[in-house]
Amino acid sequence: MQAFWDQGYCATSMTRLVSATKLNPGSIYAAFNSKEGLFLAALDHYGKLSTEKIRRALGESDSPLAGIRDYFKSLAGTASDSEAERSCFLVNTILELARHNKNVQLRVNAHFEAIEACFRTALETAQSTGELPAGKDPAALAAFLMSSIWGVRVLGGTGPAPGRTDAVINQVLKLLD
Amino acid sequence: MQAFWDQGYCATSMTRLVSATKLNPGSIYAAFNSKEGLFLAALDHYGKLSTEKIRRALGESDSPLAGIRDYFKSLAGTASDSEAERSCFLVNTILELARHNKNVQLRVNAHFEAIEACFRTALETAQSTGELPAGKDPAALAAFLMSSIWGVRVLGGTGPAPGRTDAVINQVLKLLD
DNA sequence: TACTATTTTGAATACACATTCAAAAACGTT
DNA sequence: AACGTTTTTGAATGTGTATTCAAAATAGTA
Repeated sequence: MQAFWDQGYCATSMTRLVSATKLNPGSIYAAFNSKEGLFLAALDHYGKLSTEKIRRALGESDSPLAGIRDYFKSLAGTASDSEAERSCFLVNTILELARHNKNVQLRVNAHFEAIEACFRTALETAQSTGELPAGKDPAALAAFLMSSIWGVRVLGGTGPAPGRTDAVINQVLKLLD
Repeated sequence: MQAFWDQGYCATSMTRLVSATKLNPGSIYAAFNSKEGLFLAALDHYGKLSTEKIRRALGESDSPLAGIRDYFKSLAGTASDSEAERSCFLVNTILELARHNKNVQLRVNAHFEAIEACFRTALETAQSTGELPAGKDPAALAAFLMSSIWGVRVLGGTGPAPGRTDAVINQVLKLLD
């Protein structure tokens, strides 16, 4: 997962995967059938970790909206360390492979949908308690938040100046008021 | 440019570039030195086309803010054609190569900066004429708009349901009121 | 312990890749 | 037309690629 996440599907050679997994070629093929099989397994693993991380972050805060705000602020905080510089494995994959591999697109979309559902649920709860104004559309806002995460991930790839990511995220969060 | 845009740097073989350019390998190497040289030339070509397109779109509308709105609405309109499904060559490149090739990152950033400057100028003009409220921060909004474009490009890669891209863009544009 | 089933090993395979280069063609100048 | 320069040609080169497989090691069972 780390190797594919770092370099992408195409740029990660079997030789690299052999040393990353400490498995011999034959064992990899016995377990995953092909390089693509290993990639899909890595992708699903990442998707599950990622969804779980967001679900946990949203649940740990004082209120649904505070959870969302905290999660986005944490995105800015890590925007310059190595993990964020690697962007998001799912986003990288959508842009590298989805157009030419519908199987990959479906899998990535499934993980995105799971994450979006977390946000949508949080927004709906926030609206029912009056924390989110009644006029707002939770589904549209959730879609917007996903798009904003993707945008911030790309921003991370540009090696942004300090404060730049925070400035963008502040704008995003204004729409929750 | 089309070949690299469509497949990315790594997945585009020299064989493919030979047939795409109708040049022989030797001629390509005589003109561009390497596969990377041709890629950088294609990237710069795309960046210039892209910046010019946005500059023109912003200039053609009735007011600066209307220009921005029109541009974003055109993003949604083309979100399902083949051109938008290919996302943006600059965004694809940032995620595929920028982390491992600072030269590429610098070039892509230069094009992004040129585009962002167009938006920033339009927003400043809008503020001076009172079209944009005085309390808004043109620089922060321009950075947010860039991030939003990137998010919408990734959204395009997911093969979104009809109306989904419009819903996201409507949220984005609310921040200009 | 003895025997079968599973897993691991790592060298071998066939192919695709980026790149080179000597020879041929085209061009520009007089 | 003749000649030096530049460009084009496309087969050849060596390296790296994903994948396979027979043989060896290990695990599971009785």
